Amino acid sequence: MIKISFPDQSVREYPEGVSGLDIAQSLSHQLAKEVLAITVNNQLMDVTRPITTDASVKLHKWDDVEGKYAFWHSSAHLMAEALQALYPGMKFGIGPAIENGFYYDVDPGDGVVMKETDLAAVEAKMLELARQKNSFTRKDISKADALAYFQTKNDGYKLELINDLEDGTITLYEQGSFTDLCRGPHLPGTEPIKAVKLLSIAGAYWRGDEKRKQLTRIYGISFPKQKMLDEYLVLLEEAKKRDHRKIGKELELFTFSSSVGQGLPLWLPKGAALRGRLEDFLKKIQRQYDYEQVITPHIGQKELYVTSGHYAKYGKDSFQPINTPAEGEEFLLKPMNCPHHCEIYKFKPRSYKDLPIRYAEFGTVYRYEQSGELHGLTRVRGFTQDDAHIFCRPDQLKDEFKKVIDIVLYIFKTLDFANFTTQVSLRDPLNQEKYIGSEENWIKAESAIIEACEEKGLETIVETGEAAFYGPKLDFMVKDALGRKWQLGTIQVDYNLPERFELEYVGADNQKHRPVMIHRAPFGSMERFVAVLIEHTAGKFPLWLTPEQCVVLPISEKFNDYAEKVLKLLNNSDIRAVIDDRNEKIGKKIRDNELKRIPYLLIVGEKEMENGEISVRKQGDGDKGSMTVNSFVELINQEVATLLGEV
RNA sequence: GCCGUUGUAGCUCAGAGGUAGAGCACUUCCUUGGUAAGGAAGAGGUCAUGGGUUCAAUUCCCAUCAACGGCUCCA
Repeated sequence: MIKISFPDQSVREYPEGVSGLDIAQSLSHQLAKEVLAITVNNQLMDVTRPITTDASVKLHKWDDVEGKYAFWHSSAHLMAEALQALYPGMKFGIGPAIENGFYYDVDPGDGVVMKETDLAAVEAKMLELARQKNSFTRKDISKADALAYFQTKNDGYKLELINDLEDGTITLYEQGSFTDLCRGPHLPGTEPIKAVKLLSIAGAYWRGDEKRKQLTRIYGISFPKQKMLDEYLVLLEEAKKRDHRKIGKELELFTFSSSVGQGLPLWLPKGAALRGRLEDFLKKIQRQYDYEQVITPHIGQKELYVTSGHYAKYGKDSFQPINTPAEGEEFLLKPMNCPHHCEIYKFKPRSYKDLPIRYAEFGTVYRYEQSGELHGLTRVRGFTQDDAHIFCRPDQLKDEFKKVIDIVLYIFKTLDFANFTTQVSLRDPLNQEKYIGSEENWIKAESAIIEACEEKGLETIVETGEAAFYGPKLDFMVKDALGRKWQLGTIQVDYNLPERFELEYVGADNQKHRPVMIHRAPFGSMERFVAVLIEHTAGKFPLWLTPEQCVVLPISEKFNDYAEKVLKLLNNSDIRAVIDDRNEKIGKKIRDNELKRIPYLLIVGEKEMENGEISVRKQGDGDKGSMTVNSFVELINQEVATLLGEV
């Protein structure tokens, strides 16, 4: 007998070789039907695998990510089986479970192109195969046997994967007529897969390498119940309604024009006003932290970027240099603000007493992003960074870094961004030629970031190979409505540019020293930040940011004059108010202005005019009763102060 | 940049080898109303652009441009 302990600390005895399924069965019949995977001593396994020693276990049902993972991973294999049946000769790359569903990268063979319209047939085949209730069978074989097997199938992709594995036992999983190289775990069988939706088809480079063949990636999702799939699809539709591109159009915040150019956003008046308010908000914080605003031009001599290293790294894939009538003169549309700020630093000799110097600028930069990368406001070719560069002494570095973390966290908190991750982006030690600067400087820079994060108690994810070419960074990542991850705030430590620009200060020892630079942008870019803000709020912006805080709605044309008077009073009190004096009934005006997401609707009719009041209706919250304009102004000011944490 | 999809009125979308339609928005008129859609009339489109096939193309084919879903990239 072996001892099996459970998450609730209870311990039970089972015969040696008992499986997760047996254990589930011993606990309850229902559990046995629902269990999808098992963790045995921290290792995720098939529920059918025998357990041979004392172990602590956790059984996973659909509610656990581990359960879903096994379910979707098995679904990927099921899809492969269906594809194999429908497309003889198809080769298979990799097919993992992902956060929402699964995919498989396949090679349908030369000249065979899979289209979106082919997916329905694959779905049908999957369900047909699932109903055969085949089991997933695990097989341990030697590497040589595995190679021999996939040799017979002539699947070069699997052969490559196996060749990269260490020598020893290799596991295959088989269900129905499909056998795959796989670590597992899988469901006991295909039967629980009751609902399948193949969502999209896309090209994906083999092993993520754009120099290698592009395979066909099919994304799908599956569920144990049709109803769950239906609900998921509704949820997807709902998420699409939050898309900033859609809301940006509806609320007249921004647009694009192919006449102006791809990826070059045009901010409409309301969007520009909202963005301006965000900028003012940050400027105010920066004043408190002793930043100084600077302004630099949109272009700079090419040499400036040769010096910084940007030209060597990005020059040939960028907007090309601007030539002038003068022979040999070349300017670059600036892709970065830092070189300009370095030149400001060099304007005069600096003393150690002057540091840190913090130069901030809402600097508009231009980068020729690949056309396929452009995406609404989140990835554009012309955008404004809420940039600043801190020039400090090495002994000030960590403190300065921590202060920037404070700024970013304050901004995220004020704007109610709760779901962000903090990522420490380090260089890839195996790929050193991507970076400039000395080993010593990189070690100093990376440890400064890691220590600052530790001292701030930030829970960070470390990603190697994600550093900028001149230094490591701390990135604040946020997801959009459809779960795509975007980098917003970023803080970077840089020993390299000060060297390249020969920045100096005179120390207490009367010797020349080199400052350290921190590059930082709490929003990242105004464009991307506003995009994510739109998706997070679904366009219902906080009162202090929203383009129009209230709208005055006269009940009929008889009250238009009074409404105008109210409007003037509000505007005089710095409340952003508009009037809707269209010849429409009040119900219509309420509906239209609710859809425009205006926070307060102010209804005025005979009653209000007599009492010198307004009836206040809060967006999404109905009638709040009537009050004087002065009390309403007070209410708004109070609410804004609360949102900004000023009370 | 690569793979796939899409492109019809300001917006959301129908449609078909014989040169266009709806709803909303817009304009005018009627209505003057009390908390999420009052009524009527009108105006609005080289059917993304350029070629080709055809008696005839917005519809079929090719190319280009742009948008969308991914991959790669992201200073």
